[in-house]
Amino acid sequence: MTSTAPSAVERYNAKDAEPRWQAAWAEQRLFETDNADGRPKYYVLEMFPYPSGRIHMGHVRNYAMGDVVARYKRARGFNVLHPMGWDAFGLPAENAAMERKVNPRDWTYANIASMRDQLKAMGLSLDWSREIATCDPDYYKHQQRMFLDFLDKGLVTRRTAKVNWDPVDHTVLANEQVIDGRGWRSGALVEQRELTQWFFKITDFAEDLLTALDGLDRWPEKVRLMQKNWIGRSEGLEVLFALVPDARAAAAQLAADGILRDIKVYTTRPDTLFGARFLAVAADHPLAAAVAATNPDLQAFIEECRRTGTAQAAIDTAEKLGFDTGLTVRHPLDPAWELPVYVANFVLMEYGTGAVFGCPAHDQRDLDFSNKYGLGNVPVVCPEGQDPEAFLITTTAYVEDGRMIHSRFLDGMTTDEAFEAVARRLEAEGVAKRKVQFRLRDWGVSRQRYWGCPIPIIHCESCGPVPVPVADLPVRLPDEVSFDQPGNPLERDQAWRNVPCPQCGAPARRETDTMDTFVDSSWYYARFTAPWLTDAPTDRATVDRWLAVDQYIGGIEHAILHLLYARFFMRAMRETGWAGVSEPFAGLFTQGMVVHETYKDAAGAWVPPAEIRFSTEEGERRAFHVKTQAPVAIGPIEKMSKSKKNVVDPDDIIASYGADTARWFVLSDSPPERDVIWSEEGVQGAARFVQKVWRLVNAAQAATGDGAADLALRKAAHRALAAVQDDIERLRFNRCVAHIYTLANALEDGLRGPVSRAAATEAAGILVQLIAPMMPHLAEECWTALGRPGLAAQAPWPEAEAGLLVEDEITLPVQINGKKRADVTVPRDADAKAVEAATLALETVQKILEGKPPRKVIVVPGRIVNLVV
RNA sequence: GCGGACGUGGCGGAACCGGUAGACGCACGAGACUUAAAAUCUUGCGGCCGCAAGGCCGUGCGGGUUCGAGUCCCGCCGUCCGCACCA
Repeated sequence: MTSTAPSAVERYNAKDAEPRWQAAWAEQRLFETDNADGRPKYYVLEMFPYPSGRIHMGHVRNYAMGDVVARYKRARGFNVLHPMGWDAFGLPAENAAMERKVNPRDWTYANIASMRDQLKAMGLSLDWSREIATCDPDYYKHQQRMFLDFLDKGLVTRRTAKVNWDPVDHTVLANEQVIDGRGWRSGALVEQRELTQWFFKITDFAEDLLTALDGLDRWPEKVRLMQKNWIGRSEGLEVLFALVPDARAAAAQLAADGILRDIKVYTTRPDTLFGARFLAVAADHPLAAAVAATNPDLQAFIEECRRTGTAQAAIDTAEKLGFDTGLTVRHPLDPAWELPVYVANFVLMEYGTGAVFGCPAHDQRDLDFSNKYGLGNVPVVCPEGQDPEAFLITTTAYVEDGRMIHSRFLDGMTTDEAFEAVARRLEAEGVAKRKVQFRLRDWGVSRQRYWGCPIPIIHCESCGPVPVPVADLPVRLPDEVSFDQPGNPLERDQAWRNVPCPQCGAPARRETDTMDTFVDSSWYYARFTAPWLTDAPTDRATVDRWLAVDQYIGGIEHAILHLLYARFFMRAMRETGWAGVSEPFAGLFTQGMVVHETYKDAAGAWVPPAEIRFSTEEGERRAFHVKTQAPVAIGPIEKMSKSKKNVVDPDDIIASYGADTARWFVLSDSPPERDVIWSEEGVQGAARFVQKVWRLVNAAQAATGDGAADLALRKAAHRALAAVQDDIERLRFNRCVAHIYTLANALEDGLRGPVSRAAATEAAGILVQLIAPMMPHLAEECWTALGRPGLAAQAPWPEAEAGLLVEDEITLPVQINGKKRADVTVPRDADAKAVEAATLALETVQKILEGKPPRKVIVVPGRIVNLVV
């Protein structure tokens, strides 16, 4: 018998051990990756953080997952690249500058320094020699270079676009930063402004970005679907509706001026053309402007539309409103048929052609509009099996397919046939062409901000926008900067702004817009492959060897923006020769959040978890304030947030329990794609397990049994090994944890029985290697205690012995009429006949059968026996 | 409105292809050790009936397919997420 009494060994001291092993890894440069290493590569990457100043539990979970994969793949013999960097440009630095009178650069680098320390305390196996910060000129210099290359290839354009403009802060706001029509910081009513903006032509790749999604088979289906919907491909027809030049001044003038002879309409339902009742254009359509020039009422209507245009809530409740221009157009399939032209608030200038034909019977919006303005409707698609004469539309449009009715030469056709017939006829007449339309729009990258990557352009009176010569890059941000006044300080920095034109030498001025920070994060993964390069963003051979990232891990909130931009950027880099691949991330995993209970005191104030004490009374868990002892209400479990004070600081957890405990806890219990509930009890459970592993490893060394129980223990160890391996590959960390617990329990049981020292230490060794990717410090301490050479972090992954994974005998459940009544134990390779015989020989079975033979016997080898009586 | 995911003990969850529902952990109960507490260990833990052996019920609800359904099919209910006037 072996004692596992606590007195036999000191408690494991994480506070002492963790820094010691971190130093040992760093000293041996274990995680620094050699590009020349010839072994198969594996690139694992977690989405790099914004340097806010402190890491949070979400980071801990994200980086713990990536580290498990990195350490495991390293043990499996891969040349692993696992780098870390900082998404360091962005608004918070400017806000800090305004509020605290600090320099954004100093603030950012101080934050990076403290967060780096925090990440290092987690014991992550990162290659810190490749660390990058996007605000470093050595990084953004190359981004500017690529911007110019993209410009050269026609992948960048400059044009006017509508933006959200905050008149108080003097800046463009992203849609997310507009709350109820007001700027989130200033509270000022946001205006729609036409500004000249730089765009990346992501729409050039719309088709490819869509079709290539099918090849991303290691991406979550959900993310692929979200991107698919975002790109939003549809097939339809662009149809010209000729304006009728009647006696009315406006139309006559328009036709005479040649401004508009016809209105181009995009439709995915040309089959319903005979159901048309009107035509509608957007408030921003050139036709609307032309008519409004002589019509103050329409002008007023257009302005009304612009006001309600932005606010999200307004759209939900917005009534369909229109303004009759008095103009008419000819129906493309019948020149004698005229349709009225409206300006309507539900037509978007940004999609299609900014004009639609209204078919009220088969489109709900058109029907609402038609019903409001008394334009009537004619059903032209009849559901199969319905009487066409009796098929009427009143308040609900019929949008499904069916048989054509009231449609002249289309009558009797299916929806698809009618689509084709109309398309062919109108194409032949030259008034329509087939068009594939995307919802995706070009990516506006201009930001009127200081703390971002300067756009390397100089504006010259005579030469226009001139690229900064590559030799002059980077265009550095000025260090001395003042935020005393609202707006972009770059615009006020005359010394920085006024430069000679690179082409003609005349006085010119720099572009003062900086790039959207999503540009920075669109290629950092490529930069990690050779971050030391000074004269190029990438090295072709190197970047092509490392990419795509084999496993990318991050939050679902980036499902569209970041992940779509990066896919675009990779293609643009391919076009400009900076990489040879199209897809940046072969495998993607989106992890869940860390959530926590919320607490409120009697006054309704949020109480942080650190000030809570629990007790159980009459089986019910209750919370009290530590100091006042006053009862505190336990509220719903929510995402950790400062406003609800349900935040647990990783630093505190690492200080009191150690990094391994924190890592183990965030990986256990919940499946990684789901939210994990942080709880004090849960952390303590994890901390208990840390001590248990330490005790077991030490106890295993002292085992003295004769080996009678060795086989059972060895089987348990090798089975756990095989199972954990499989589950790490599939990123099912919660199941890994469960298998490891099972092995620990088996080892504990084994040590109470007759296990030999050899078997006990073998099992303990496997246990240590299984925990190593998750709790690397504890693993090193145990590795040393077991007397193994070198570091656990360098040890190759053990091989599971196939012979130990299968049993000689198996026990099958015996069902009678589908209900379990007995067990039967047979040799592993027993055939169906032998299993049947063994089953029928069972006493319980015979009793139930009462001598009669069963009506049917189902034997599923290795699974189950079912008798039907 | 459209699209998607999910619903299993007190809780987080497990159950590969339809084959013993509830692995593993947390919480809780009983016990051992201790002056005591902590730590540790043993043990119980879906519900109902029963001293027990055992039986019956049970994976949101209602049907169905099957020797057998948490898993497949049909119809509901609920929760969460994404998009949202996209012609």
